[in-house]
Amino acid sequence: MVRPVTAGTRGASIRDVARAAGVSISTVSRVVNGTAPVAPATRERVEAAIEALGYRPSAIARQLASRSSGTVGLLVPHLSDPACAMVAEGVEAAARARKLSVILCQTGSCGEAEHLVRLAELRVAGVVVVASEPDGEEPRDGCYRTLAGEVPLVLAGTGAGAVRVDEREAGYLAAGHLLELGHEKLAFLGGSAGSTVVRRRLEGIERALREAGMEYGSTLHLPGGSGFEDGRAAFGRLARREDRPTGLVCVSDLLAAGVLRAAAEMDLGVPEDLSVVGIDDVSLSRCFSPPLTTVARPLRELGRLAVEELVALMAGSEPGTCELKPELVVRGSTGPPDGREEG
Amino acid sequence: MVRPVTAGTRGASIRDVARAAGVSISTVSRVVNGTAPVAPATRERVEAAIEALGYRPSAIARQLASRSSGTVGLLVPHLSDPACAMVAEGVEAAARARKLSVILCQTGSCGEAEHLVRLAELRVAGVVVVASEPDGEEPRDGCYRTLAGEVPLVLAGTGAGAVRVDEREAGYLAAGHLLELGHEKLAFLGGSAGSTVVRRRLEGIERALREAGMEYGSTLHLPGGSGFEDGRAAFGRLARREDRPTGLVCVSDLLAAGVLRAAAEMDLGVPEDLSVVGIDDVSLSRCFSPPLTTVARPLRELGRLAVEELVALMAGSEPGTCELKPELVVRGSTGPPDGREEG
DNA sequence: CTGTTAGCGCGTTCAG
DNA sequence: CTGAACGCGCTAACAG
Repeated sequence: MVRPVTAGTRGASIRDVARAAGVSISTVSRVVNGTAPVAPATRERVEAAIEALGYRPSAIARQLASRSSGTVGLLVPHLSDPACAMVAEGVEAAARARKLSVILCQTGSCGEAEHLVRLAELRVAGVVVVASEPDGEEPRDGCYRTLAGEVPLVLAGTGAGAVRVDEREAGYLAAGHLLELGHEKLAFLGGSAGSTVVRRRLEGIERALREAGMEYGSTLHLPGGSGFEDGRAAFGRLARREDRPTGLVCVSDLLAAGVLRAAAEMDLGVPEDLSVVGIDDVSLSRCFSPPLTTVARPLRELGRLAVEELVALMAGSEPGTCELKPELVVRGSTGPPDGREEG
Repeated sequence: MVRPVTAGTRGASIRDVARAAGVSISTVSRVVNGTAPVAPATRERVEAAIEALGYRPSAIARQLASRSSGTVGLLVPHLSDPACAMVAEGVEAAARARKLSVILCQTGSCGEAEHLVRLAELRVAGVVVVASEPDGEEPRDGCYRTLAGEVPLVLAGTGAGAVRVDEREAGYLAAGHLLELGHEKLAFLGGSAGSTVVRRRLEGIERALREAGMEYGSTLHLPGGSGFEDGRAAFGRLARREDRPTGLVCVSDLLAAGVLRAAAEMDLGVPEDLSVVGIDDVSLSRCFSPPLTTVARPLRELGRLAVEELVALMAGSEPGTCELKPELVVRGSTGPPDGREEG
């Protein structure tokens, strides 16, 4: 068995290759990087030497000499949150396509400050910050303070981010769908009342209401978290009301799952007695019973675009903004309010 | 607005600090690293200079000079797979605790070879490879060939990995639970027939059968994938059989979700007509209807231990192995075969 | 087309 | 306790 070498016995360096090929190190550098033309014969000798010695250029030395690390930082709350994981997936894929390496940092269980310091020392070319969905608000002063003016940074996913989802549209789509089915009383469940994302979703809902000629300006909002238990709790509170809405828009799919469960526990049929629509379209929402109708947020794409924006920033562009359109995905958790179409 | 500097106007270097403090760079190095005693007075001057100049040591230069990058590579199939994401979460957390940075690489949609090359050039101190659950088999020759003898590498999650779950126990727990409830006909759904993980789970199931005094040696196994649709398909095939088993062990929670759906579509009640147990306990399995009984694999812990093993390897230890115990999590998808305890 | 010469920013001896 | 000097592995002008 080959013992892994920890250090010292490191592989061949550019100098070894140069010596073996009988050329100077610059020539080796040139054939490796294609920086300048090299005579076919010389190139072959060099390539042979590289092959023979198993030479692998040191990215570290490269970074030092060229003062540019081909790496970016990725700050994400928790990978265990499916929505975050999705964005991260998009970021990694896009970065790879751009030949950038990504350094993964989870900020959920620690101050992001320490990560930021490390990233700064690593001289990352840029940073993508994924906001904790759907709460994350405010331009993350912490980030800006530490890195602003040092490194391009793009905030993704939050209402204030450079790359975000059109949250008004998300609310509009969800409410529009419910209204079209005939629901007249709607409610929005979960999310912190003050957050930009929630505010925009409510605006979208009210626009739908207005367009449908319904009363508006006071959509019922039961604020709270965005998890499964928050959904159960929210529905518990809702169910007690005399004028229980029949069309529910949830701040996230996870919360919607909690609502589904609570409804089942109270023997309320979905969608016969109650229609529920989530927001996100995480991969498991089709696994719920009934499969969840939801407004899909293009999370992977969001990650991809965050990298594109970052690359633009690194190239010197002025900061821009882009807003992705969400899409309605109709599955089984929504139907007419009286269950008239029940099979 | 502060314009991000792309390069050139880089922050202060150790030399700038030395000059500002009126000392030599070695002294600065010493106060920064605590490498050797420094006179209190000098130290203060240096620290003041550091603060004043906003000096941030270059990890890159440090890595080059000390020939050791404090980074590890993390190879994971897809972050969108909740199980992988969970392992990744553990890896990042453990690495952070060890002051290691992790470079994220998704191998699902590309050859891992290119990632490995990049990681080798980056001179990572080690690599954690997360097997694609639950298929990933074989010691990943690709990895070994590229990195063996160059960098410590630990395989996590697969049957052959250095850090893995006791899959026999997983099968045993699932089957034991079903048997205890009174089921007599069991089946195992999904997973490739040849994989070590699946083989071990089947062994565990048969041990449970044996201990219960049942016939064994021929547990029905319907191989296939491990996704939601695979679950629907598998159950479709199963339902056609005259002697349909009433106790189903699924290769993954996702597949179990598919089984749940298929059963619902055929108007079979779970757990009255059919008991289903998954494996993994991804966070959303409690959101299914009924909530899924499952064998939890300590995935986050798996990631953590993979890093510990890696650190040991980096320190020169001989390769070791550790096997984590899974745990049964009883929820609502299992019950007596005749539904006698139905509420 | 090719070799020489400077650094990149820092750790690390080795003399004071 | 401190400073000078060398080198990590490579890129980037410059001269040929």
